[in-house]
Amino acid sequence: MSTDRPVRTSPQPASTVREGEWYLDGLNPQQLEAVETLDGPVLVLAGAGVGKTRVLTTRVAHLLKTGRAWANEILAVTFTNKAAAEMLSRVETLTGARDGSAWMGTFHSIGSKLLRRHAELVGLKPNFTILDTDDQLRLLKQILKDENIDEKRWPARALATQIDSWKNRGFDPTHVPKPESIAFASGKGNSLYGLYQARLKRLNAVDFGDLLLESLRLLRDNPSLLESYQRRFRYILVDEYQDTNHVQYLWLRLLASAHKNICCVGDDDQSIYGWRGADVENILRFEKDFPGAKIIRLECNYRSTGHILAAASQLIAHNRKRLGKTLFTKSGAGEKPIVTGVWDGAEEAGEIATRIESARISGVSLADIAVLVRASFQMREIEERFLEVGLPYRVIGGPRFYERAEIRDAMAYLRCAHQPDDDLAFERIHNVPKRGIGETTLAALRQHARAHGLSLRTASRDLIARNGLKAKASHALLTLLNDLDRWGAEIDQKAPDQFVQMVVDESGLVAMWKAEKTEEAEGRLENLKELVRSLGEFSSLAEFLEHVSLVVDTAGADSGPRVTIMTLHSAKGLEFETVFLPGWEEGLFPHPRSLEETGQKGLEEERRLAYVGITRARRQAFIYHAANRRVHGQWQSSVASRFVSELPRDNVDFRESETREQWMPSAPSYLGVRPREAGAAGASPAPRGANSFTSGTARKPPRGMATGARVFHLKFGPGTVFAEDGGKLTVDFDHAGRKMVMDSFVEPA
DNA sequence: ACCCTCGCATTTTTT
DNA sequence: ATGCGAGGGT
Repeated sequence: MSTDRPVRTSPQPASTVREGEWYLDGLNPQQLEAVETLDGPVLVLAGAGVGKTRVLTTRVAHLLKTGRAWANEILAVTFTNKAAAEMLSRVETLTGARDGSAWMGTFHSIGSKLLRRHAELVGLKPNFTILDTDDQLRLLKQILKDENIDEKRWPARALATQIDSWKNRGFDPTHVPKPESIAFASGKGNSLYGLYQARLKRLNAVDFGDLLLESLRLLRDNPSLLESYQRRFRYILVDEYQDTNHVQYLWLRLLASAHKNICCVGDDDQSIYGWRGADVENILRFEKDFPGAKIIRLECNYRSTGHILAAASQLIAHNRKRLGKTLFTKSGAGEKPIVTGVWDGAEEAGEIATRIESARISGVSLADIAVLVRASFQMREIEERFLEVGLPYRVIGGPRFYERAEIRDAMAYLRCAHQPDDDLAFERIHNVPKRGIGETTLAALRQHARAHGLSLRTASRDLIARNGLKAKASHALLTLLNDLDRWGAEIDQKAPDQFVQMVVDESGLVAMWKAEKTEEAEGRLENLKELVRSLGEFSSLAEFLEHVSLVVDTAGADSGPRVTIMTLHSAKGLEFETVFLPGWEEGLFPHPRSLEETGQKGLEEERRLAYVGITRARRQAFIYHAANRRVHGQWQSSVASRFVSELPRDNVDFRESETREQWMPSAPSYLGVRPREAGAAGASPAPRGANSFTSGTARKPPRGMATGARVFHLKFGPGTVFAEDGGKLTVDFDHAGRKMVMDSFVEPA
């Protein structure tokens, strides 16, 4: 357990306090107010790009430097590990001190810390396992099977979502509201939730939701404990308050209720996680929840130029439910965002690639450029084009390191070695690599374990001793058990990295992937090596396992500047010189699912997503909408998103690609969809001036670039088509010579 | 026990 | 179009 003794960071004699406050230099008046208003509830409404993190970290530094609080009297919570790490390092820079005694971390890590300290009070052992989504699902599947529930009709995934949503809102199995308790499997939802919780307890495990809900319960049910933490955390800071769910809100309110020194920083306009339990109402309600709260608006934007900011502000002004801010910038008007209507997804990708090329030529680093999409399927087309033209890019948000199968397998071995009763880990590895222990054997083990209240490991030994298994299975199982036991005994004998190296070798995992001899397997082996390497940074396996349960980041090696491709969601908090926003079409953005599920509320969240997208740009934003797009293998025609028509005409430049004008000459697309006529959720009206190519045909129109045609390429200039092969053209350029290019890269000249 | 084929869904993602 | 999961065949 970490030391929590008070450590005075830098006591300041009264006379030098002013001089000691150099770290306040350069803050604007609102930022300064947000830093210096230390007592009582404060809500800092921090719009995009207003220096939010600076305020947060300076506030912590101020508390410490003025001697208002000891480090261990401060509780600072964030949502992501990245944000927590950033806060920690910036506070360290400001205070010049490294002091681990402040509780700075994610809601989940702080929940975990509390639970481990007082595990026995909630019926856990301090070494409980934190299940991830995968384990959770496996457990739920077992329960559904046991209860004879048809998994086709009632998928485990749906139950997981339901349970999550209950946990997010603070309901334990005894408090699920009646109407909802019948929500799943003809009324079994609530009891399945109960069974699941009981299983978790028996496994000495919690899921992510429990880290919050159980730590709330811990505090609620133990008044003296609560009181001690209330007394201890004299100053509470919360980042991204608009993303909190109900349990997090209750938890914060409970801890802050004694001294009320709670400072929440957030932006209602950037609340985009409603679908995973975040409740915008928390931030909208702040003044009611914390009477006498001071609201401070940070409205001076240091990121974007004028037109970009104006476009974003006008767009978000269409939302009804907001606290309202007026962002302004002192930098110039800059470039207007450009909205371009294109013919189809391929042209869109082509336009983006071309624009990036010219931006690169004019000196913008690729690292300063991002393509932000609504849904990840949009990435493929863009990636394909980038590959074709040799544009370096990276995709953010693929499967993360610790979620890869090979890593999860290795991790499961480690968990088994560490905690012999980790049944879920045991289930994962029992037949990986294949060793002839199939479903039949496993079922027998489960049954035996259940009947005698044993873990699978113990049950296996027991059943083998009683000759309850076939000889072949018995033999294979025994080998595994002996391996696990042997490793278990060696955990603390070896350095963590050597230990892991041994386990991946001796378990046969490395051999398994070596045998595959595919490029993919190579990568997996590489990942295993990376795993071993990363173990070098930990002093014990236990420490590593806790880290992995809660931390996800693994920065890939950087090899030169690259364009970033990611979803709008993962772009929150980031900024780029130039931002591309493709796919602003009805039927894609706003996403019909969101509209179906939550109607107006969903629409407003989608609009906030659009707002987040535009405000990522420092100097240039390019928005695209395509008339035709292939979705799930089907061609769909669509009109510009209603968000396009909500952009201010004075601050945005609307254009049409030549191809688009050629094939759909009638209405200007920037009119988009009027909110009223778009009321029917999800329905994409046929394009204005629909032509024979737009209504459900699976074939793309010819683009008039047959052999001999004169064409123009943005980079290579004018040329003559020499040959054409399924969209790939061989062109003799007047100045650049013969090149292979994609047809969408050239315009008919 | 393992492999293969068919059917189905397919927004967003952190911890 | 495509990938993942379940169920049936070997």
